Amino acid sequence: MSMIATTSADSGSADGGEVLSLHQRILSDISERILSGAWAPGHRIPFEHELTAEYNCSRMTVNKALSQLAKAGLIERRRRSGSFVRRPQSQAAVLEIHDIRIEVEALGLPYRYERMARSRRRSSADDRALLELDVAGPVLALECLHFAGKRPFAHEQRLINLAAVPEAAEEAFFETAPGPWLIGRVPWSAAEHRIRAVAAEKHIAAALDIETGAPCLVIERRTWSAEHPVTHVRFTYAAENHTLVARFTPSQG
Amino acid sequence: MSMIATTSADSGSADGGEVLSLHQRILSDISERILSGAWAPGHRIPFEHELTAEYNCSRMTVNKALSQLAKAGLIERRRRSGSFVRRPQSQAAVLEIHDIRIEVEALGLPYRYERMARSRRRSSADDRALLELDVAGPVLALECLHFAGKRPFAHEQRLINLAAVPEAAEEAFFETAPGPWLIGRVPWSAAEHRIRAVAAEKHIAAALDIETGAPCLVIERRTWSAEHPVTHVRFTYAAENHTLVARFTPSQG
DNA sequence: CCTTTTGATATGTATATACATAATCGTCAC
DNA sequence: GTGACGATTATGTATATACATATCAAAAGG
Repeated sequence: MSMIATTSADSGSADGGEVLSLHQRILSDISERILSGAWAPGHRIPFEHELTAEYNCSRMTVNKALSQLAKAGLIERRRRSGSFVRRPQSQAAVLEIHDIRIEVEALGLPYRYERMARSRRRSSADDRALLELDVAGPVLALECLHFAGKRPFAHEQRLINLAAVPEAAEEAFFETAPGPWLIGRVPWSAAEHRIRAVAAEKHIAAALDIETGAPCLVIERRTWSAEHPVTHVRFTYAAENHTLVARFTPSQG
Repeated sequence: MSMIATTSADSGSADGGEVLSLHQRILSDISERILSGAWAPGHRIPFEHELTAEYNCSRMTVNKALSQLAKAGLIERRRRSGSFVRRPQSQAAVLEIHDIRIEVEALGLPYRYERMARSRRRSSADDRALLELDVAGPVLALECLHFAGKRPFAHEQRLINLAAVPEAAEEAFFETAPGPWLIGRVPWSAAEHRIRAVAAEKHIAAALDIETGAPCLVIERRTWSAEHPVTHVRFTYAAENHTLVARFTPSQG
């Protein structure tokens, strides 16, 4: 039990570049092996005391990592027997990134787009929160309406990170909606959707021609390109207009 | 010091019935206060050393609870400043929406299930439309509530096609929610989700303890097994409780 | 007045230790 | 054989302690 401490001489440097704490490193080492299939479902992963020896750390540290893996559902822990890789029982859910024009036309209605407001500004704290941007920089804020026939169909509030897409500063977005414009220019590597129900606030209710407080479906999307935040957009649909449909088939694992 | 008593008098007995460890209890106490609105977004929750005193335990125990709350996204921790309530955004990845228990427990709250109504009947035209069933036959209709802590979290209305799952007729569904029960019995080959916003109708608003007309997120799912309709379920979530999150990134630990 | 330094503070991580609890194994008596 | 029972084992939870680190505020210096 010399203990020297540190142990951590290097902490997973070469790989991700991130600085990981020890229990995080143990956690990611193990989940890597599980997700890669090296440790198949049913496989017994090393006991806590074995990992303690392997990483030269205390059992508490190993325990923290394994507890989190168990909570995440990757492993199952059984007293006296050990910890076992669980069969992944999640279905891959794929929600398509949708273009509103296509949605509207699928309904058989004529599509029309209208740009309401556009402003270029230095990012506020709110802007940075929405974009998950950590440094200040210029952004482009847009507000648009999408029509199905004569009726407003969706309201769009968008932020574009001009550091990532400088060309956007030259574009008025009178003719082309920002969504299709961006798709044609910026390859996105990751996106996150948030879907929720809200009561329409006054400004948006007026734009959508519905009553203030009426239920609306809000879809927010954040898009990244190679680790850089590109855009954040919030679509608000009047409730009666919109249903998201997603079809899943089980993939099992 | 001393302090015993207060909060700790009962350990969540009457409520969830579960026996909670101390850090779980701290965690659920706090998240309850956040979700109930007692501690609004931005509010600074007590420092670790204050909670240490309140619960008469070590800082590690408090730290474990707060770390989990931070990971679940309910609070934000800032060194030197303290821990602050974040805007509630309970996240359920789309891949997990089928099991409400897991969602609730991910928030650190005790889960409870309650069956409200159950009736067996010959399928009405409405029933057949919901199930996409073309011939008449017996169905089981269920109405249930799912609780997170003491508050209702989701309302469930379900139809089960008894022609596809005859064993369901024997089950009271007092203990087991129909979702988990079906998953264990019927292999499903396809599912379709519909997600939309609605205004809460009187009956459901009363069950969820919200105001009639308040915006709610509704998720409907239809499930097939080998071409046969199995079940249709409609979950209604109070808006402030629920955000669906779908993320597309290379998965990591 | 503005910048820099210093100190206080709250969280972040890790250790060694202790005891509790659940499950399994081996032994011994019947 | 087999049933009872204690020993063993791995995990579950909690404690006291230690040091690292980020950050803010006040003191010190130009």
